[in-house]
Amino acid sequence: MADTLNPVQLRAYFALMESVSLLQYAVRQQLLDDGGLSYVQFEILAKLSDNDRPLTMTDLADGVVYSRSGLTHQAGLLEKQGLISRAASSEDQRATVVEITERGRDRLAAVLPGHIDVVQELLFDALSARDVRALADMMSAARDHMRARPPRSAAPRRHRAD
Amino acid sequence: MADTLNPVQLRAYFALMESVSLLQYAVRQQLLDDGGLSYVQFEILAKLSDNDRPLTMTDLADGVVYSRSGLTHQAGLLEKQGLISRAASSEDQRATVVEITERGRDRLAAVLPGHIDVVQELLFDALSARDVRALADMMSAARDHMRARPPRSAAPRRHRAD
DNA sequence: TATTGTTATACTCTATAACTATA
DNA sequence: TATAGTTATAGAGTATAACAATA
Repeated sequence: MADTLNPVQLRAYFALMESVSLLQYAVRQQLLDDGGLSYVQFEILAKLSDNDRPLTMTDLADGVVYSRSGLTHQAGLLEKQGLISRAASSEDQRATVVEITERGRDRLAAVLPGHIDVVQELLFDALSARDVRALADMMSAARDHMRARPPRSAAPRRHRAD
Repeated sequence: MADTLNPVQLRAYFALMESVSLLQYAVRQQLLDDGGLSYVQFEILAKLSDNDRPLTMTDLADGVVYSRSGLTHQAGLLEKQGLISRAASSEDQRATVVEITERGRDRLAAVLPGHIDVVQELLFDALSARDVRALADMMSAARDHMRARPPRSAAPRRHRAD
């Protein structure tokens, strides 16, 4: 395990972190301005809209959020706005089945064009078609790799500075 | 301006957002565990360490944070820990000159190896050397493009959903 | 008047732990 | 005993607006 990053890696890391940070900021702003949604709320609606079939909270938590209570909170906000509905599952009484409502679909539709504009203008206008394909391949590989990775809490801990 | 993203763009966008989200999460965890630092605090220390010459708050704000009060807050936390020092500038009496302390350098050194490990293991272990170079080039271009972009508040506003 | 920076404040997101209930 | 989900709560980060001081 090398104890440094080479110059190209450093450049890649910082450029990646900063550009995505700028993109996230713009996207969050757009979602909030155009639809009063947090990014997580947008992800939840998008995921529900994608699947068409209702999902459980556990299904939703996967990949969207890092704590269950966080998801409960965001789902509560969506439900209060009438954008999703929650009901007890008939199959497993412990589970909560989440469905997107008509209002939820409308909200998503209201937000999507602006969302696409932002991503297009900020990210893709700077990249060639070849770049985009390469980026998709790389980042898919990286995502799969990270997902497969055991959480770092399983790794030996360094001791706290000072 | 297209009103949709093509499938490759969609794949690239979501893979980018999710993988960087995973990376950010791991990195934040590592910085907190190993050095009690937020990512912004790490960026401030790294920037000060890089420049060696003291910077003003405005210098620091650029690229690190999106509001001045946020920077003041984070700098206050760093100063309370003795990792940076702030003093009135002699050149411009309005400006605050920020310097990294010995303790600040120590803290940064304590945190850096673990930081590099995380980035190496999570991101670069999934990518070839060619990929890394391509990523560096693409993301540098994207970052420059986004930085040059006028803030979206200058663009025509869509009206709020509902 | 514009700029630098801080303060006060409020809000959102997130996380931990305790809890209920079902399997 | 393990899993699904919620609640209560506390903490961290961020932003806005008002402000003081200097250019």
